[in-house]
Amino acid sequence: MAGIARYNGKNNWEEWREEWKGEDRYNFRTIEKKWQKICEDEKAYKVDIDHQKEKFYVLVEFPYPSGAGLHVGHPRSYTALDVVARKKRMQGLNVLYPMGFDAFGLPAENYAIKTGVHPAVSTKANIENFTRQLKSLGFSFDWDRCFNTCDPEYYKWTQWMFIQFWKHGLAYKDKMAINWCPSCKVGLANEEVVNGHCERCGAEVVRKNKEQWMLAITKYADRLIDDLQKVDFIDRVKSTQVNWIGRSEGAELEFELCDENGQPLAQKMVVYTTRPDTIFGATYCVMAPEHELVAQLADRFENAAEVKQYVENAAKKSELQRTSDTAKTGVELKGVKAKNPFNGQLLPVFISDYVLTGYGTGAIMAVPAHDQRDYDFAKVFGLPIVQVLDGGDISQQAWEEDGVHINSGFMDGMDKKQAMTAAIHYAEEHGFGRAKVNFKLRDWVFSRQRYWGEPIPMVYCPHCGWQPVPEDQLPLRLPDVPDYRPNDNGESPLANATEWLKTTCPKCGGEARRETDVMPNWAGSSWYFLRYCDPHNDKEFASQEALDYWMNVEWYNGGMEHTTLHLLYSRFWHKFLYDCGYVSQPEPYQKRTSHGMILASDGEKMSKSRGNVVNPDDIVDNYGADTFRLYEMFIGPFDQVAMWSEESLNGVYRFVSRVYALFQKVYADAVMSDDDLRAMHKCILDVGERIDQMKFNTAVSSLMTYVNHLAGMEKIPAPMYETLLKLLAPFTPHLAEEMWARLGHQSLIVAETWPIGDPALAEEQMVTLGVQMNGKMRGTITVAKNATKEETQSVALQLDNVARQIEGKEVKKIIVVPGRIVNIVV
RNA sequence: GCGGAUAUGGUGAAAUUGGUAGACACGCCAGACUUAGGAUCUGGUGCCGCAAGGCAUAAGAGUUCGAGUCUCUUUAUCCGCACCA
Repeated sequence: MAGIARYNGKNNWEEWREEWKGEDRYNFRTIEKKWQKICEDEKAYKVDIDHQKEKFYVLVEFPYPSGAGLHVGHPRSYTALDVVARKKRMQGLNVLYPMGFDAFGLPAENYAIKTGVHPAVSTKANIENFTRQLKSLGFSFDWDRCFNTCDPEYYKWTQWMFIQFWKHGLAYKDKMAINWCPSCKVGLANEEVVNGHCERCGAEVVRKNKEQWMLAITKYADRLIDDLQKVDFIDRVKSTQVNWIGRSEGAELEFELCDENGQPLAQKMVVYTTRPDTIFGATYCVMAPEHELVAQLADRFENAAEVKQYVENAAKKSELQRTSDTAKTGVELKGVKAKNPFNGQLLPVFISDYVLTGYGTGAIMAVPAHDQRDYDFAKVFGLPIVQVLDGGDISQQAWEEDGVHINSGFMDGMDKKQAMTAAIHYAEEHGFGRAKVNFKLRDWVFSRQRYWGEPIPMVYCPHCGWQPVPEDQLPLRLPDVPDYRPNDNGESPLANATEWLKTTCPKCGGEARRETDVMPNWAGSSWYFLRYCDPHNDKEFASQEALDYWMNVEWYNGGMEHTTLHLLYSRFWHKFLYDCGYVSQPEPYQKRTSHGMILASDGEKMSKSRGNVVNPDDIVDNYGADTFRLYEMFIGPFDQVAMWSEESLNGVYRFVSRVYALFQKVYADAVMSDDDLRAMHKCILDVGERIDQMKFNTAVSSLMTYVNHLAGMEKIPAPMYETLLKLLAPFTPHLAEEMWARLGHQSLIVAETWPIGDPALAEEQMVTLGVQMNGKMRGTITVAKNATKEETQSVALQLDNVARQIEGKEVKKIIVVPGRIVNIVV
């Protein structure tokens, strides 16, 4: 604490007040810089494993260090959890609150293509800028744990983990139709396609067949849903995850394919349905145009040319065209019929692009009476519509609700649930079907034909196939290349690094070639929270001791935009590490919350093109970090969108200045009335409770109420002001430290203990309660807190207003709720 | 279409979970003061009305002694997902 002592030589606040008398202006610029330096010199926020203390791991999403610098949205999340971290620290917990940088990504690479500046160079500069900005806001991060994902010492472990995936059969290479962005020249995960457009550049996404590395996230689909029960995520986040995974229960049923006369062919067609109970209403079947049977049976089609044409057209269509065009098209496969296994009926078979190749089996049985899409298709093609569930008006639209089964053989009279069970049972018994669960979630496309990412540590040997780079050779460093542009045949810029490409097979030693694709952005952020536990370890991604001590994350906050992608990927990744025994719990985050976006004052998203961007540097410079932080907490409910307002910001500045000015009225010998004591304890209780409940905006308003109380006093007793500073310390750390020092304290307020409020002392002795007649407010009375019902009632009846209105009426009933209300019913 | 929200003064919002609607701020109005600062301080400010009083939580119904809060219906806005059989 040498630094503090040097700064503060005095021991009592009377002396201090004398000394600071001349300074009535709140000079946040010097004050904030001074305390940032002291806290850094003192390593006030450094944490280590301490088994004597209970740990608390607070996490915020680390930023992508863009060239634009920090956005005012970042501090909303960072300040909120900084408040939580600081409070927990003052409550005696060992708090880990780290920060790092998610440094691989497209913008740096695109910038490199434009300017020729190596991504490593621009990224480094951006990280420096971000670090400066974050430090200027006074967050209590343990900066010793800072790292970034493009550092080989970090991505070494990302690569190592990829190899573990591969060893466990969860990473595989597959040729498949992927979403291809013709502008970025890169394959995209489903998650990166927004309305058929590239999430980054907005270009229309097309389908392209490419060999891609895949991670088998679908193997974890069930657990990713089920384990949500174990964690405390806000409902919004949980339901988004469940929705995205899209679990549905149904059945796979086999249909024999026949010729026109019912003579069976060699092939069978398997369909997936969630409504096996409606099978007696199936009047035709549909396969996706890409279905393998379509090619296999091509010779049999009487209208082969027409079929071929349709298949080719479908292949040409972009994902967007295919999904936005809801008008039903299709072609019947003439010469082929499907036999309904339940009743032997021969059904026509169509191909249509409303059936998707990647979901279920790529083939369906169509029940137009009870599925609106089938209904629409049947209307276009004039196909029969057979109702098998009672209800609705089938002449108008499909009936998709529950009902009593009719025309359904052995299922007649059953409701949906009974019939589902019966149908599946029947199919299993006769060996042509089984219950089946399907997911919307697809495996994770893990290759990017790009430069600025982690090289995938795999080697292709003509004799031995794909082999991982030996683990002792990691990190596999990203080589320099002359040209960052991906080429048109869809190969990564790494394909240009001819020397780097050539290698030997780790297995047979023969000539081999490296994988040229890199990993997607999401890779590095899928496990970064583990690295914070032990960031400088060069033997393991983190030591067992560190992981056992620090994991799980108690509270993770981030943007709503990351609840589908990042959250799902990192949960999956963590579960895999759990299965391998590296981490001891199946879920990484105990609690997940999301903050609302901050919009510009015009209600629009902040963007360069609109010119409505607020730069955090300007706010820090003009109002100070404390005002900035406090304003972001006061701006509105934490989980909802908020609009930036310079006027409100100024109001918070006034509050901060008032706290500073109150110092002039602090006296050691001032007396505290019951009323003062009550105000203090009420504030302690409110602020603590509201921080825990993420109601930061109302926590600030109770601080304001307390300050208004202090401002009304002639002399402020020192303990009352000290309490204010402690409660304020998580929000406005610089101001709190400054005033704390001016009161004569030799140590930092960060290290102080959080005050404890006494509910008994916070309670009012007299309560004011409303008096209603027939539920309408007629006045208020003030009675002692512990007044009996009878006392309260008699006081209420004496009210002028009440007495007047009661006259001539019969009082039927008087309801007295002590401490709340009196209601007189006449 | 499906899923999730949200709706309260001129504005951002509170409301101890069914008990005095509008805390705390912004803005505005009036006044005071000054070394003119990003000032500060005092008072006022939901709407109608001189007042007594009446009306007010998107709209409508219901439950209740009592509803911003619970139930049903409707509307609007925002965010996801979207031909997932």
